[in-house]
Amino acid sequence: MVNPAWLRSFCTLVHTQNFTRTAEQLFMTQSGVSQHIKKLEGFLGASLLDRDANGFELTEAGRRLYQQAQPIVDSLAHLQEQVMADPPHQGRVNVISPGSVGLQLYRHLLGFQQQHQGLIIDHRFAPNGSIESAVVQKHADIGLMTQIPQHPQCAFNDVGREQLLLVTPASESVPSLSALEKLGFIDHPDGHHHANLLLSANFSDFSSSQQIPVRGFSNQIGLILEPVSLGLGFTVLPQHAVASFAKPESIRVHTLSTPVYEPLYLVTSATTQRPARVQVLLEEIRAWLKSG
Amino acid sequence: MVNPAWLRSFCTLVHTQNFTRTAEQLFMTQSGVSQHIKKLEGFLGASLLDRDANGFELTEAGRRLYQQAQPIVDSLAHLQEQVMADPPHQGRVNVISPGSVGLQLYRHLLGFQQQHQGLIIDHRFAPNGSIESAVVQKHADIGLMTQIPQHPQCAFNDVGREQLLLVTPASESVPSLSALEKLGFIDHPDGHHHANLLLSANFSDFSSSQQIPVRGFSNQIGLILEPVSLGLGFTVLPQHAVASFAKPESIRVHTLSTPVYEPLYLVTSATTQRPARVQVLLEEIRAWLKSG
DNA sequence: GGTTAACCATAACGTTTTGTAATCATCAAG
DNA sequence: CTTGATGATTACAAAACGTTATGGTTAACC
Repeated sequence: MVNPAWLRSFCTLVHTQNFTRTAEQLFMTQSGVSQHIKKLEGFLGASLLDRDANGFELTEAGRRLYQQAQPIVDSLAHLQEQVMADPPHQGRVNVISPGSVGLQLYRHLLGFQQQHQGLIIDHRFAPNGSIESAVVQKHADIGLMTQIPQHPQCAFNDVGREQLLLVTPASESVPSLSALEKLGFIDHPDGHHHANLLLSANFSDFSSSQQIPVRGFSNQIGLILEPVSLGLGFTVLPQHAVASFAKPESIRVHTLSTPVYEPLYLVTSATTQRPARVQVLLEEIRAWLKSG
Repeated sequence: MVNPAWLRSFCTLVHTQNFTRTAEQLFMTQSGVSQHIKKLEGFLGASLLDRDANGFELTEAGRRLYQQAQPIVDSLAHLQEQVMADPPHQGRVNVISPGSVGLQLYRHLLGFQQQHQGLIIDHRFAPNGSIESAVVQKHADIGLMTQIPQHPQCAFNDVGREQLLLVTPASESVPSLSALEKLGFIDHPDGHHHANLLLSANFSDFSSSQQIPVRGFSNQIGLILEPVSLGLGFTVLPQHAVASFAKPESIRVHTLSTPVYEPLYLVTSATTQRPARVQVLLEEIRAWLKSG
């Protein structure tokens, strides 16, 4: 492999056009520079300089080398600081969250990214299980979950809760369990989990969401309420997913005797020391979720 | 400066996740790899690997280093071939020519560049003097001149000739010298030179273009004939500049008893060995000019 | 529980490479 | 003809390098 010190000498020489000055600039002797160039030429098997009466000029190979070498020398020179640097508002952060909080996060993340142009935020939606494994495998820097992560490598904080809402077509007034059974369930990735939580807390005769027929499924958070609005079934969703639905007049949200909440956990990998950009975003998210 | 061999070891290690296999791949011993990583960590003043029970994973610094180092290692590995490579249809070529041939060249150059996407052609117009010095100073790889270059570092070939034409407003029939004097001259960068050549060969009573009043000047080859078409004066131009004028009906080109031609020289720097891309383009241009 | 194999770290050491000091060669200016 | 500036060359001591040999840890297997 080429010795980059040779490249540096060569590049400096191209700048100064003078061996002696190059040596001074690099805190070495003229002899050293001379040898560096010679070694470079030997290594490449081509002469780099056309020596003539007063001074020299680059050969074609020299020009090409200069073009190639200069950026290499520069990156090598800045390597150390680049590796040590930990800019708080630059670089990539991967965030993964369930659909509902995701909708809330989305506008915050976009706004934050607008404030910090160097920042690249990769934001994806996924069900709890995928989120946990994404964090453990370090595909995601920050995860949001509605269950406590089980993996020992996960660190988590309780950062709030979100109410689960029973949503039916607008025509449905005060729903009974039998009415819901007749209506049918519009399922989504966390659908059965949510339905079990909400219905068991409010209907004594409810045993399991198994007893309710499924009439549809969508993993697009924005689309789950469409079939409900068309009268095709009911569903149970966190409030943010409901709040962002475009046609609120065609659905009905029901106030139940026992409100049910889903906890929210901010999950990160316990093992890694966090880069500043992740730490900063983590605290931003915490603040957003606290303030609503 | 960092030893790039250390970087290479590190990058390979990140790939293989295994010191021994890294060593094999790099034809060295496991001990060597281990020492390379240690030296890197020492140099950067940060640990790169989180050693744990079975194997290791990268620290944040390690990840950043990998990101920085991989391209450096790659460019260093390919440096030699890159410097030695001389692709005939890739890279930049600077061409400089007088306006008239330039117009002819332009479409050829564009067509050639379309055929070879990697090729970047910088084509500029300039008067003879500037062209010669651009070639000598190597700002241009290929120059076209209508005079023999004087500088000893210029190599040149006769590549054709171009007729000089007397152009007047359409209303002018058979021009006499006195009529031209009355009409006045529309000057351009080579205007006086062209006028002297053409008029002295065809009008025995012509002494010098000084005797003809100048009515205008443009260094935009496409605009010189505008004032002529408006009846503001006459000019003398090479044929290509005339042929590309948009309103031929409003000017008149006069057939003179003694046609005058301007030679065309392809000029390059004599000292440098030419890169393939320049040589190729040189021959293309030669062919274009020969065929018309 | 002991053996084995895989893996990485460390120490010692001969070899190679490096960069300096000293010197030489060339050239232009005074 | 001298002088000063420039680059090339040589010899040598110091530094860096990568190998061999060895030690420590862990996991798998009998």
